[in-house]
Amino acid sequence: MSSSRRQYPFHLIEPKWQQTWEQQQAFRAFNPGEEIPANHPFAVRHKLSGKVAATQLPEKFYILDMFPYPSGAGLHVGHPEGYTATDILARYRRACGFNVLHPMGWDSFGLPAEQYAVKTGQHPRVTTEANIANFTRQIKSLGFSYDWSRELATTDVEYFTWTQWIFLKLYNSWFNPETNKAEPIETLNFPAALETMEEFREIDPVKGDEFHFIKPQSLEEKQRLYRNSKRLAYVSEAPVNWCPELGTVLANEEVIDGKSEVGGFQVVRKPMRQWMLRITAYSEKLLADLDAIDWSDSLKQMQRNWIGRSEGAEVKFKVFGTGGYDFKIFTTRPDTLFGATYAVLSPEHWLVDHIASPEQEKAVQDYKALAAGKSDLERTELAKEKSGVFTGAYAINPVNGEKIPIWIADYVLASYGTGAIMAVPAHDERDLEFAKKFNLPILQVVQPPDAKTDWQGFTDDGTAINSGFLNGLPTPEAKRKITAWLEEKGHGKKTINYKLRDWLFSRQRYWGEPFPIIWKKDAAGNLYHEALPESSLPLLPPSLEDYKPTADGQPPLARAKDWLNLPDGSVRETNTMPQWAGSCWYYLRYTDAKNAQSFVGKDADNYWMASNGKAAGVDLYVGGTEHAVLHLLYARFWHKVLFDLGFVATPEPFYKLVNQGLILGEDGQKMSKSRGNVVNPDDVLVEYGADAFRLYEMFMGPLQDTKPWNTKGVEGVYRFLGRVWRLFVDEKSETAFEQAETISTSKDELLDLILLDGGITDIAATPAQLKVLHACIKKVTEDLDGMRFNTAISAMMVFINEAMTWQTKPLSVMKTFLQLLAPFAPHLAEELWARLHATFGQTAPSLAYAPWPKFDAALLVESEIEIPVQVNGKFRDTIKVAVDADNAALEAAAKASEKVQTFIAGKTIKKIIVVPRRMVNLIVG
RNA sequence: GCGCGCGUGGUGGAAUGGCAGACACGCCAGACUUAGGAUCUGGUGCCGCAAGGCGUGAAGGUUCAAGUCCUUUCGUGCGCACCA
Repeated sequence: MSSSRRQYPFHLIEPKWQQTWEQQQAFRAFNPGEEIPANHPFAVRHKLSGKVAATQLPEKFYILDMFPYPSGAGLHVGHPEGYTATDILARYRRACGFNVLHPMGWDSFGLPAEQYAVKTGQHPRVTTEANIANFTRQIKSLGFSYDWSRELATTDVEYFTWTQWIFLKLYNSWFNPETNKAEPIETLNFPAALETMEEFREIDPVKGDEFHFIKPQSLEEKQRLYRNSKRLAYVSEAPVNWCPELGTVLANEEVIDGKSEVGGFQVVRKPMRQWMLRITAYSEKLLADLDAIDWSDSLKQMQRNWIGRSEGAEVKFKVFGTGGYDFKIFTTRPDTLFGATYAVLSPEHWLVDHIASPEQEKAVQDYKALAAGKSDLERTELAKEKSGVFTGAYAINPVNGEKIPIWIADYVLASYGTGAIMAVPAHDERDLEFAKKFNLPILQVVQPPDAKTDWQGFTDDGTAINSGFLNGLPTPEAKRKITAWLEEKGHGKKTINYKLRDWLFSRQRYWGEPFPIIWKKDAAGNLYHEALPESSLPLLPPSLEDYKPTADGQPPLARAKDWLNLPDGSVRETNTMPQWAGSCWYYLRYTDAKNAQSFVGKDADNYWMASNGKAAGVDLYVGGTEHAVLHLLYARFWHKVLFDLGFVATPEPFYKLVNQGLILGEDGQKMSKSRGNVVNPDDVLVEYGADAFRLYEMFMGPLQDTKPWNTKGVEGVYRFLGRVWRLFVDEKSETAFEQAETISTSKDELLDLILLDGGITDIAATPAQLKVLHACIKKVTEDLDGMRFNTAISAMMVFINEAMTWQTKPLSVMKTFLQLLAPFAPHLAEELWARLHATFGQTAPSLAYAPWPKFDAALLVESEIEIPVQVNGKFRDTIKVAVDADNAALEAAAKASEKVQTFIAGKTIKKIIVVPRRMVNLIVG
């Protein structure tokens, strides 16, 4: 390293304190009932020791980072941004007297380690452990106050045992619409009709259509099928997003513009047997409970959009002619039913094959084939032009008995609503475009409020016309009336639809949690699934030589024949769970990380998640926006199931959530290897130290904003820390220290050469000094509460700039300042704190647990203040007045100002606005 | 297209409706120095010698007073995107 002279010996200070904290287990959080050593700083601060009940513990504060995937590339500067923010707040809350839970762990299942295994044959666990070791080293070098005793990795057997256990809970539960919550599957009553039912119709959870017609042989089989159709974890054979390149299926959320989110590979639709989780049962709760939590509006909006609730009606249309078929459509505009001039089924709709007329049969089949061959991308992005074909069949509009043609078109999605629509071209843009292209009739049924507005393509609310008994009604009323009419006549009903679809939960991978599921054959030879008992957990993955999928496309687990085939002839499930599984509940495990009896103990959950009266557990959760709809929705879903089943105490997992912004490269571009603008924290640490790094990450700008990295900026805060150092230490001793450093190697003794600045004395502070200090306490405290780290740091800079001019530095003031600095630059603060106490023969209490200073408002009161004077609203001068000057005095002082005089001379004062303590404005004319 | 956010010096960014630009970077000048990529001091929105004028993407509006509130508009970022 050929760098400039160090501002201060952070290279000695930082390892020293990191070691001290580790030895003391300084940041270990204690659970209710846990033995607290009497000499632990937490015990000392709160005068506790031994086993302490929840009620005797201080109020909890649970502050959580989104745990990282330990990639081979190591930490980049984006990771520590959120971690620094949470660490500052954790330290602040600890000082404020809270019992702070601040854990860290690893989201360690995942594709890269597996891909590496496919290439090299090295077990993913080996790669994963090496990466975790590197991440741990990097994170620890930043001096974060994590409770490492609670560290976990989703790949730990002790952890994924319970991930599998939760899966069993999902599998063995159903959502009871009566009680509006998840319940054990045993509470599901079999309908009486089941016994006599000859044909079992399985409901496609995605399309809402019946797609499986099974003729069960026995009542037992009927009951099994019935239960399986209700479980929260179930098997579906719906089309899935298959990514050949990755050799696995992906959830809808993991597919972006027809490409995989990871790697950007082509994704195709393919029907496969898959495990699904019934997240749609929770659509309403997931939506409604957003109101109870403190997340940013934009994030809530993203989740709302994703859930996509829309109110409308389902209307049953009979197919004209033979067969007695009917189909349901969903519409949000039932009031326009009179304007429906045709109907459209999605090409995949089950009815299509049954109703196509002989003349149209070929065209229909060709179109279906065409649509099936298109990727999602082609169906949407390239759909500038609508396409479709007439089926040759007609439907009867229930409202007026009109015969309308039934078309199929891929602008109608199979996966939304009922996969079928009524087309009202007059008042729907898509229908209009389609109708124009295929010359279908367009009938106005809504009159726009403004007569000048063209009714064609008018989609807003208006007044119903050409609509029989609805005529003259405003849209909302027309909706109500037609819905009531439909219900009365049995033609339809009010319906709420959600865009949210069930969660595709299986992956064809090796490096994930195996499903605790086996497949059996019944007497008739039908394959059925069965859960393993809880007592058999954990189910470990087999060891493999080769991690590729099998030649016939089976997941890698199918290679392990010994593992796969059980003595009784049953076969194990070969899919594994997606990476999201582990991250769905890790925040719960942190509260009771070592519990071998349960995924989390009741006492621990009650204390850490529910004891401060808030509706939801984690007090602050910080992470990137990339998880806005994936992890955060899935975790909320699991949490709600666990809540319904009585395993956790709160309905929501994360009370307050903040997204940190992206850190861009110095060139203002997103950091990436290919651009060569990646900043490695290790390099920054060598040059400037952890404290400067932490400080800079926070000083760059508001946490939530996207902002570019700037090495010069690091130097700025580094210089600030240097000034703090020089404010405290004696310059001569530092010179001696530097000379000694060139010849000596013993680090601790070296630091002892540093002496305090002679100006620091144990004397009373002057009022001016107190004012500077307390202004700083106030600003830093308020900014920490508001998570405005950048302005808090600037307040400390102001303090230092001021204090640099002091001849004498009162000990008390200097100590208090160090307390303010401690959350931001803990190593430097601890070192100076210790030195300060030692020099004055005092024992230093742990800075991490020293009570946070309170500012005294009385000290900030000025006797005289400067206030601005305006003439005609323009600033002209400031006047110095007594703080309690009344309006008359302010007015007089304002008029007396020389500068003001020049602007009012020869003019009449028409009006004077005086805001006491704020300003004076003279209106002249 | 729809929804949300953001537009302030050369740069990152500050500003309960009340002195725009805190703090920092950069730059300029000076001091101390053999030296400075250390440190310290001063300066630094723009125009102007100055007095003063002009300034928060643009245009209107509300107000004694607007970066801040309202309307329109442009730009930009993010999310969603044939969701009936």
